Amino acid sequence: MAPRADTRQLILDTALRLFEERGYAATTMRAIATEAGLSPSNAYYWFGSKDELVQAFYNRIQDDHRDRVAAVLAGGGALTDRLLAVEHGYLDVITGYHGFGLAFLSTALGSDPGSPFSPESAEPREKSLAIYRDLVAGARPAVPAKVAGALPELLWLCHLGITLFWVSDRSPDQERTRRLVEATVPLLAPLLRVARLPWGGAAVDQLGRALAIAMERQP
Amino acid sequence: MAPRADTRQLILDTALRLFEERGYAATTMRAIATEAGLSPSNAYYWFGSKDELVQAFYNRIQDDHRDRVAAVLAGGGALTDRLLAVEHGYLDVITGYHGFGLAFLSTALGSDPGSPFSPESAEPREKSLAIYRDLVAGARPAVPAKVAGALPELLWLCHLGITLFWVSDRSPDQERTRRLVEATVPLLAPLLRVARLPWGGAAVDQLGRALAIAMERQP
DNA sequence: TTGCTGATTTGAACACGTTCAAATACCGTC
DNA sequence: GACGGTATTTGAACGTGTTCAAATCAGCAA
Repeated sequence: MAPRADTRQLILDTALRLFEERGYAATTMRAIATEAGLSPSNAYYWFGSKDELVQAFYNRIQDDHRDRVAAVLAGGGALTDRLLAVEHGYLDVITGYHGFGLAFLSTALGSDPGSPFSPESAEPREKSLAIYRDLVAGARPAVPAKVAGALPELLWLCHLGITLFWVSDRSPDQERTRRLVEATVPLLAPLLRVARLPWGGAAVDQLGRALAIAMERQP
Repeated sequence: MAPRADTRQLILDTALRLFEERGYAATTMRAIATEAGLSPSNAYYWFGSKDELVQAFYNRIQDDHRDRVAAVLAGGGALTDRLLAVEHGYLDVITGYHGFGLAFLSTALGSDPGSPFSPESAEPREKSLAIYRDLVAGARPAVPAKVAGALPELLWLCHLGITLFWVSDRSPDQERTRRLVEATVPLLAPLLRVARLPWGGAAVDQLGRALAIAMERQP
């Protein structure tokens, strides 16, 4: 009677719809199951926990983000322009999901099993990181090799910070986060300028060391 | 029979002890109440929610932090030395509470009612910010006025980042976070050096603008 | 058709955070 | 000492995420 193993996809779609409509906390597992015409325990057969649903959703957002900014990434152009477009594209994608930002963040960033640096979120994290690698690699004029190594990680961490800020941003349509992006991106220029200074190499090296520690794999 | 309004303190102490012993999620409100010799609903008379207990605890940590680094703040000395001491002091204080780091973070940083930028956490945030204001203000040689305005906020945001990292740090005794601190603090020197450059003023201004947006009060 | 095996689905239950109306304890006033 | 009002405490309940043993279903061998 019911379509066989499409059940998983059905649950996921229903969950995402209800999350958008009602927010995370207000969306009960029972509601998701009922709305999908199933029993609650069936949802637990396909997803180990409510959190796992969010995780699946977080994963999906990374894909949407890449799709949204694919043209920009392919286009070449100035680094700051690309960064600005990528961040605004991200904010475009996540608009509307602000309601369950906190759960979203916990998944993005670290409930016990879901740290951004831990194995469970390795997949979405790699997807997100890849965007920033492409962003740096495809910039014209090219980013100096010295900086190009560490820059994607730095930008990704800033991106994490922006996400963090967005979650707790209560301004209408999160326009404050938009302004923060606008004000933060230009800081990239002085950073690159420093790198070209005589003593800039040492500073960049130090930054690289810090980033290496931050991005180490968890045991 | 029991001294009446010491109840609140009793609940808080019991909660903190159990949080340390068992972690946040594993510590049930019923367990806290039972251990304190009370009924669960009594705990809800004194604290509106489990989260509020964490909030109270977070608040307490700020006091401990200040106590721990008071001597350093009073002592004068180089900015980077002071920053290093303050961060290590912080890590000393929070060691042992790593078990319920996530709940801790949600409170520090933004469940719906508890953003670090929202009214509810205004008190602990001000306490924490004050440490960084004193840190900058008391540094000898003095920090240039141009930078001294925005620097406390910048350092505080970095401090937030460190806390974030610490929460998801699974290395033994969070030694990775220690290393991250050691590697991050030296970045302060190049930053101050830039400020003294001919074009440094503009960069500092831009940084100030970004920080102003980040630290705006929520409506 | 009849069994058999494994993949799905379910209903009943558990422990949790939380709420609430009712009970109790306290304290100042008659 | 008895009374009345407020501060505190409680037991019973609700709805939640989640678990689990049992029921059902699908496909295939005899």
